[in-house]
Amino acid sequence: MSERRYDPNRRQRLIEVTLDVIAEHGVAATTHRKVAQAADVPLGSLTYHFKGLDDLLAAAFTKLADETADGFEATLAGAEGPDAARAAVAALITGDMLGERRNVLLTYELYALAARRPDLRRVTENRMARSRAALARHFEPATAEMLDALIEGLCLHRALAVIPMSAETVREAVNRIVGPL
Amino acid sequence: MSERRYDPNRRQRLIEVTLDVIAEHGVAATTHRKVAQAADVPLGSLTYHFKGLDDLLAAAFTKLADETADGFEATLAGAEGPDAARAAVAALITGDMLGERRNVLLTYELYALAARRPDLRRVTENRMARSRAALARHFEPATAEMLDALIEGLCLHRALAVIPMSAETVREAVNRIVGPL
DNA sequence: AAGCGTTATGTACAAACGTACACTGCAGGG
DNA sequence: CCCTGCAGTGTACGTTTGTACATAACGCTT
Repeated sequence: MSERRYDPNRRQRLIEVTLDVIAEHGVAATTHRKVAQAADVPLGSLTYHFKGLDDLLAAAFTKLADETADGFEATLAGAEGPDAARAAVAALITGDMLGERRNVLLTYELYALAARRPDLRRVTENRMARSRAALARHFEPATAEMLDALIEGLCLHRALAVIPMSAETVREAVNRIVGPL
Repeated sequence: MSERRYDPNRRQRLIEVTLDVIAEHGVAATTHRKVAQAADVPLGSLTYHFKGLDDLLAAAFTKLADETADGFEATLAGAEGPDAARAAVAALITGDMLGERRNVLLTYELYALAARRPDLRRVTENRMARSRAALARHFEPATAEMLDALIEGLCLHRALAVIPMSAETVREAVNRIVGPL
């Protein structure tokens, strides 16, 4: 046998690499072999660490959802007062967690897959509940609901548009939803 | 040979069936054979009418984008005056063209695919340009931009949320973006 | 009716896939 | 030092995939 790697928490690394592969090729073209090659591990390593391809995808998307929800909560938790809360929401959209093109694309892949898989459906529902709750600490329930949707729409448009919406317009949109100070 | 069908514009019907298959199984699991079975045509019929699977998907998503853009324009074109324009925007979101769960899911599949395919990228860009232009006939440019993103976000949330946002809240969100009458 | 180009079909094939499984190297206790 | 159990690997197999292609039926002109 060729060489044997000492590679603790390889499982965790495989999950991260899987997200990279999905971001580059899409769920449709994500295979055991592509992930194995990208992570530089033998093919058998994947079936050893994960029950199957579905299991691998579920682990990857769960990590994505958890991390983006963490970033969402952290940004909003750091804001004190209504003024800072508005700035935090705008920062979420233009920032490099939710707003990052890679993460936006991955999120669509997740939504598309979650539509047909109950386990992933729960992942998206949990993520939505967390973002909603984080917003509700600063805004009224109805406003939080609208903001949640606005954030999603703005992230999508900034990731897809040829000329992304300016940060200034993003701030203005948030202000209009939240209302006058 | 068994039986031969008289089936004019089969090509068109195949495109429609393809959208159904994508909606049910996702792009990742859409194959020549599934579409052929769903449309009740022989396998060879697909390679006859379309250059390949990519071509078929492109045709299907182009049809989706065109139809939703048509609906978008038609609804907004029928509105006269700012008041009607607001109602039209709300109707788009809660209506059965953009707002329909099936179409929302298909649109995510499209976005996910378009991220990696220039031809489909142009399809989404064209659709966005049309919706933006339709909004710009009733609202200021910056407001149209915000509304466009809001519509997208609200459609997504209504399709994915366990308890979809009420039509009342949708109207309120639109009003806040557009501003006081 | 006979020929002919277009439309349409069934089949065959190579490539790529997920996954099972026999196997190998390593660590730790006896 | 040997043995045993587990972590990790390579390969092989059956299935499904996209697509090419030889063939067949049809419509139309002659």
